Amino acid sequence: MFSGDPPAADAWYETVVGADDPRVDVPVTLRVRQQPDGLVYEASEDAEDLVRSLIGLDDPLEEIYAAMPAHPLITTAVERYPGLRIVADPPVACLLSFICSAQMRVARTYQLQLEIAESFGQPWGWDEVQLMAFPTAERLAEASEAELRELGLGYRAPYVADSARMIATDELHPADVCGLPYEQARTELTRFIGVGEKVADCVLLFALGYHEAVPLDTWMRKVITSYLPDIEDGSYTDLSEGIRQSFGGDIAGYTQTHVFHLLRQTPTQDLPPGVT
DNA sequence: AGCCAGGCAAGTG
DNA sequence: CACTTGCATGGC
Repeated sequence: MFSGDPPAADAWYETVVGADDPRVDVPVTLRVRQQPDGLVYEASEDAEDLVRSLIGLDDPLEEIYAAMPAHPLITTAVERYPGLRIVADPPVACLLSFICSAQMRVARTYQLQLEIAESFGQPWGWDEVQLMAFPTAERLAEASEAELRELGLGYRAPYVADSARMIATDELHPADVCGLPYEQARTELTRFIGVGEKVADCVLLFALGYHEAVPLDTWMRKVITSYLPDIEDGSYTDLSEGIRQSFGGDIAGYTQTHVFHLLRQTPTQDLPPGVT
């Protein structure tokens, strides 16, 4: 669901997929975990194709690595996280989750998603596994702003409510932008309330398969300042174009996610030397 | 106590 | 278009 911190080694990652998407007939409850001899999953349906797609298992990693520029920061990040892949989250849950993420820590955002599911979601699962699915846009659109604020959403509560309403009323669906050229798709997504260009990039990258999208968050802005000073400070569009070029064009989002996790998990003094 | 967190909307010049 | 301000909440 939301790209949270990595789970403990050996722990199951559990989720329900499709419960928030009217185009999916039967929601699939599944859990996945990494074992020494490979990846293991259990699911409520025959779900191998779905699992492979959800976690990018068929993405051509060698080609992707080859397309990454040989910058020390990038090389270090790739060596640190061999096999890291970009997920393909369900679009609605991804959009609403990243609306919640504004000015909020990753761990807290993740907890908030669990609470939203607990409060408004529907239970799915089988004997050993009982989960609450992330709610549909229809269900969230019925929730009052006050109910959402009770979860600690703060000023984001009306954003979630309004965007859920837009989806529920067919005004706009995040998956609708698929097929548009990247920048056009990004602009289109900002029609949702609470979605600016950064959140739009997250949805494009983590749900809609736009692997060139580079979410320009506070971490990536630091990267530009410290490591890519040739990219002139300017509008989001200008910075985006610059960092996409520096991160490998069509697969720049793959580079971004490796670097993002390296920065978040490494003390500054242990990082490759930058300009500052 | 203050600062910051995977920003955004609305208002102004 | 570029720039500023207010905004909820919680953890360190």
